[in-house]
Amino acid sequence: MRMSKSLPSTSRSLPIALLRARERVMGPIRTMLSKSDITEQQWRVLRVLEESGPTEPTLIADHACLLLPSLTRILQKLEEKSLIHRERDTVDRRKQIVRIAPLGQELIEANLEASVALMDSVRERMGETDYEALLDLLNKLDSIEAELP
Amino acid sequence: MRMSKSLPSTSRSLPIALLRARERVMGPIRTMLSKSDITEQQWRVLRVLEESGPTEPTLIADHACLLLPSLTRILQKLEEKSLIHRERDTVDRRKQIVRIAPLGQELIEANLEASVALMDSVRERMGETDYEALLDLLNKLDSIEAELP
DNA sequence: GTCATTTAATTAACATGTGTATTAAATTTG
DNA sequence: CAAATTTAATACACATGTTAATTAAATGAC
Repeated sequence: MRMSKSLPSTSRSLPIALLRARERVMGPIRTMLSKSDITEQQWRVLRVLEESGPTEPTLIADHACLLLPSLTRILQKLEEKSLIHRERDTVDRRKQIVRIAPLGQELIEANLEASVALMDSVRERMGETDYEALLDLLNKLDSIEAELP
Repeated sequence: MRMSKSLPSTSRSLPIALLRARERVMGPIRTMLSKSDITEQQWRVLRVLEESGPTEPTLIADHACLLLPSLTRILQKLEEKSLIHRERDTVDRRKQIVRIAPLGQELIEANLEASVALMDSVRERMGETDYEALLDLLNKLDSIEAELP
């Protein structure tokens, strides 16, 4: 007897559940950042630079979970806005060294507290235990091997 | 004494963890779908229509987790490709009725088995228990109240 | 050292994400 | 019923996602 392959209910579809969760978390943060005329992705790049110091684009892309073509455009925007500086790496001239600029630093300082508060509120509403469990499970999911040839 | 607000390690950042998880799950499915010359989002729309039958755009957007402006363009593409049909609702003429077309049906049948297999493989590698726990936590996260004014 | 290969970054092309404005049709108010 | 409001869908503008192609510089294999 052949089981019918029915579509799982939306709440049981992992891709959809991931999308909804992401929107729930990032929606309020996006709203806050838009008042500083900056996008969620630009914010992620600035925060990576703030934490890691001068960094090459490939590593930024890795930490901020962005593809290089997207990052290229984002760095151009951030440079136009004077939120970052860039120079060529003198050792390997294919690479760059990206640094956060004073304006970028200010922008982070202006938004960090509220951004942390928003994330804390998510953690509180979910409960510390569930929040940590969710992070563990997401990391476990990320660590499974790929399959396709 | 003031605690310094350090950036959580990437694996402990919920937004980044959600992005990585999504890519892990959808990457292989995107690769598979690209052979049928269809995107992940177009696939989601077709699957909603396949399951729910003729549906109005607002409901499709809700089920497929898409914003209406995106859905508008996606429906235009799908109609160009003859994967769906559209007509106006005769009762409420603001609405439409979207139906899956024979070509769309074929496309789903050609990809459903492999798509389900990919999701099953994720479930297997994570373990049934963790997989279900993850879905529960994502749904719990989605159900917390919004906060901003 | 020269040539093929690899790597870092960019460009290009097309699709989607996202906020705002617009249009047409339905609903509500007074 | 006429005006104001709400709703469904689209249009618009700009930013990012995604894949493939390109360019310049570094590495590797002879």
